[in-house]
This record gives sequence, C-alpha cells and structure tokens, in this order.
Amino acid sequence: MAKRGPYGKGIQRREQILDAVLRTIAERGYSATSVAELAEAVGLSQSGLLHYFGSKEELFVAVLRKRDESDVAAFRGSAPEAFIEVVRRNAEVPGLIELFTHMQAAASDPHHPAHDYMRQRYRLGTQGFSYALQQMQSAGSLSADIDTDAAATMIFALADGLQARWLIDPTIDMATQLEQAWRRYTGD
Amino acid sequence: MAKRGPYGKGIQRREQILDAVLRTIAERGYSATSVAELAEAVGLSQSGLLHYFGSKEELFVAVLRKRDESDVAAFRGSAPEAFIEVVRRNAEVPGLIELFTHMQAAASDPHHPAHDYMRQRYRLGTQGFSYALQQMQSAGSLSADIDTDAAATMIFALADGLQARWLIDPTIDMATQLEQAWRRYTGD
DNA sequence: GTCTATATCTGGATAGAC
DNA sequence: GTCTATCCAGATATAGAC
Repeated sequence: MAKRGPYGKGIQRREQILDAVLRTIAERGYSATSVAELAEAVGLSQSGLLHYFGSKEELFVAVLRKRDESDVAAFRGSAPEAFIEVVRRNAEVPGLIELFTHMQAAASDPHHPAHDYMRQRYRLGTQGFSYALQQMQSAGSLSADIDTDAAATMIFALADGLQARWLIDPTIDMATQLEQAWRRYTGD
Repeated sequence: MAKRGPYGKGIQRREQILDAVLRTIAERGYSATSVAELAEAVGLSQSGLLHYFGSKEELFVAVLRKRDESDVAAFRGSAPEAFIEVVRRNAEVPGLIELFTHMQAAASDPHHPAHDYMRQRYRLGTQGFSYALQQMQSAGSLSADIDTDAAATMIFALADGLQARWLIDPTIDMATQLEQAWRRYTGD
C-alpha cells in the first residue's frame, strides 16, 4: 500500500528519476551533461527535472549519494579487498568517476552543495574503514603497529588520486596499484 | 641586449603577465577567476590578456606549467624528501591547488588543452621519480625489491588525492601523511 | 600590443498555465 | 507534477580602431 507525504509516490518517482540520470551520466559522461540533456534522456522537461532537485548541483550530489548506496551494498567481504573491489567496479563507469572528480574540485568552495557531502563522505568512509582495520588488529590479521586512521586516510586519498589520473591516462591499473600499495604499506 | 622575434620582448612580457596571473590565482583562488577579473588584476583589458594566450583554458595551462618550473627549481635533495617538501610548500597556496584540481578534472576530455599537459606531467614526473629511486637502489639506500615505477605512480597519485581532500577538509596534514605512507611503503 | 565595443551563446533558473 | 515559454546572468571570444 502506498505511503503518503514525503515518503510516498513523490520519493519513489524521485528515486526512479535519479536512476535514469545515473545511468545517463554513466553512459555519456559528465562533460556532455547539461540539465536540458539529462532531462531529455530521462524523459522530462528541464523544469520537470529541476522540480525534484532544485538545482543542477544538488542533482549531482544526489547522484553521488545514490551511487554510494550501491557501492556500500556491493561492499562485501573484508575491508581492503572489498574496497579494492569497489574501485575495480568503478573502472566500468568512467562517467561517474568523471562526475565525482568534478564535484570534488568544486567542493573546495564551502558554499557549494557538494562541500558538505564530500566532508561527510571522507569522515564516514575513513571512520568505517579504520574501524574495520581495528577489528583485524584485534583478530591478529593486521599488524598492531599500524595507525588505522592514517591508513584509512591514505587508502581513500590514493584511490581518489588514482581514479583522477586513470581518467586521463587509462594505461594504469588502479586495482593492481592499490593492492600492491596496501600490501607494502601493511608489510604483507 | 634584447632578442628578436618570438624570443624577444613579447615572450618577456608574456612571462611577466603570467607571473601576475599566478600570484592573483594564488591569492584569490580559482573560483573567483573569470578572464575579466584576472585581466583587471593584471592591469590589462580582457582582450589584451587573451591576446597572449588565446583562450582561458590555455592561459590556465600556462599557469600550471609556470608553477611546475618553480617546483622543479625548488626540488632539492633526495627524491622522497624533496617531493614531500614541494607538497608542504603547496599547502601555502591553496588557490593553485584548486586550479590544479579543476584542470585535472577537466583534462579527462581528450580535447581539453589540459589533457596533454597532464599526461606529460604524469609521464615525466613518474619517470623522473622512478629514476631517482633506482639510483637509491644502486646506492643501497632503498630496498631492491621495490618496483620503482609503481612506487612513483603511487606517490604521485597519493599526493594528488591528499591535496584534493585537503582543500575540502584542511584538518589532514598532507606532508605527514605522505611521509608516513612512504616510510611504511618502503619498509622504513 | 592594447583597448573599446560587441557578438554570441550557453545554460541555469523562474513564472505561470494546465 | 509536469510542461511551455521566457528570462537573465555570466562569460568567452572576436572585430576593428588606435
């Protein structure tokens, strides 16, 4: 039975639209992405699309959030391996990496809608990863002398840096680089 | 004595303008940076400025190149330490990091003027660093089992990723993170 | 080499009808 | 909720005079 208010049909429609936008960006990339073109691809008018998200930038942040959801859902297994698997998976949708990279650059402005999103992403991401590493230390599967916060910050920054470079120079193998770096960092 | 042709006064003036633009971006950041504003800060009209660089994007690439020159000039001492020192120095000019990050995002388009610049930067940067590491291996000051190309790629990507994050969340200490990562990566 | 003036245009946002 | 129509701002690039 359909819910009412802000959790009813409106939200469903919003998610549905978001899915379509996500796919469109994944296919066509960020550059070829005016609101008008997205609207067309989605099957709405420009103002119809903006009705749901208010502005272009907020729409993009919503897309990144949606993507995170599916990343988290795909996050299976132990910490470093699962993380690398997500990066490997990302290499199949360069359009989304492109979007992320642009938003990351824009987010340095504290007034940009992506600013808070990025901060939150860093915080939650590194916290979660750090916690997982602590568990490994307790279980004895990770050297106890590792600063888990620093290690988590390191691997997130490395992954982001590799992705930005990979967009420009696809000859590098992100997943292999990450794996190798992690192995060396932790001393096997 | 003044040279003639493309190596004469025109070039000098160009470098002089470039210096002024560089300082302006360093002070005011990338966001507040239309060609008109740069022109004003430099003391030229908009078209006067564009006369030298053709387009906004090419101007920005020229700024990055100029910055690289001064980075290379400041690159003193052994490889990893000098590299970290450059990153430390960058933290004093967030405006330039911001510019770099935006250009890096834009460079994923193969037709963007920054595309070739970035590729070249990656290639030369990692090659140079890798070579320096090989020297260290020969001298016995670096473990011989390290893949120097991979290590160079890693440290460049990590530095770029840390910088992008630092712009948004200045609580992290880039230089310390880099140092620590390098130490662990190389096994002290 | 430098300026003034202007062309052009792209694109996001808004008003208001249905 | 969705569309049509319009507005408006901002920015780059160019033409042509001096």
